[in-house]
Amino acid sequence: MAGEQEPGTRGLHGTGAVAFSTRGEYGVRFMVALARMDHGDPVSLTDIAEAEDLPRAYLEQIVGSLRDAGIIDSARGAHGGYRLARPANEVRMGDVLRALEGPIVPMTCLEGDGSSCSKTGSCSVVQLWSRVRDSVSEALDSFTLADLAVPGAPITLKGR
Amino acid sequence: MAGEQEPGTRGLHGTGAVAFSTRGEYGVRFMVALARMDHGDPVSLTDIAEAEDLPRAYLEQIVGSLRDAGIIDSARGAHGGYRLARPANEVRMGDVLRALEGPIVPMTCLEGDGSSCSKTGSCSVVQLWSRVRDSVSEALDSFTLADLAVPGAPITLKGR
DNA sequence: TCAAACCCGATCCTTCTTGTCGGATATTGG
DNA sequence: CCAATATCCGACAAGAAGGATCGGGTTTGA
Repeated sequence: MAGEQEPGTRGLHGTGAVAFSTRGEYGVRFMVALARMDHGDPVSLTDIAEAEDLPRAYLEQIVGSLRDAGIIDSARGAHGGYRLARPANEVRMGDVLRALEGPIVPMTCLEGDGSSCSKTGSCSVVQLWSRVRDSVSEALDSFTLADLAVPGAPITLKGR
Repeated sequence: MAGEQEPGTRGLHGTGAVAFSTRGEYGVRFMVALARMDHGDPVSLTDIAEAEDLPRAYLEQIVGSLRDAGIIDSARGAHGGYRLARPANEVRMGDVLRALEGPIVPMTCLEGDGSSCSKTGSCSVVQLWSRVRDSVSEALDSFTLADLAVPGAPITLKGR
């Protein structure tokens, strides 16, 4: 049984402007574990939480957003659990992280259609922020879940 | 006079795992304004805060880290203020953002020499995080302050 | 000496993160 | 039908981080 952890004692899991939270970390670890354990039958959250030593109840919340995003399927009731909705090599890590952490928006002026900033067009700084945003998306999308799920396998990179 | 703002009313300036805080935004706006106003004499913080409509006292804190990083020089006393330590085209935005927001470390396992994670080498997920880190650094460093300080000028991109 | 600046630490409020808890709902097997 | 096993879901709470304000200290030019 994983020992209980106190709330709010861990802080962010990175420093600076590019920091994934535990949602991102735990969610990715969940996905990798699921990809390894998924052999047809649903895998229960409890099994994965124990295997990865993650707080079960909290993980439940996190996994909800993966389900809502259509990345995994869930089966309720006895012998229920989770399954990959698609083969691991068709799951881009960008989709996983966006589901877990929300859209990648380094600065509010890039939100939605960009109308929140009145100076769009005359502001050269947005070029910087949008370049960062695109770079991160590309980096994340260059990995699939299959790249991470098979340990020791050479990382296959797409594009770039 | 810039109207005073109440503490904690603005929140983060982005969403998701890649979100610059106001330190990043205000600091960059400070640098761009300084680059435009710097004609030899030091420019006072008050002038820049008013021009950009930023909270003066808070900006003072932020600017301290730019000074400590050697990106700007300060002159105390009457007629004091700030100056660029180097020409604008030699100031990489990556240096500015790292000074403002701290080192770019998307996940704790990448901190320092990477010894904080015992599984280095066997863990395929670090590949993902370090790729993201490098992408962001490259994106930021492909801009110089001069690219942002001259409005309307075509953005000149290095590399990539 | 006086005023204009930078410098610096302490403090404070708000929001986000990281959980826990309790129960509702769905499903299967006996 | 019933009990066991899961997912689902909303409320709640402690702590950390973010976003400032404030008051005073120090430096310098006129």
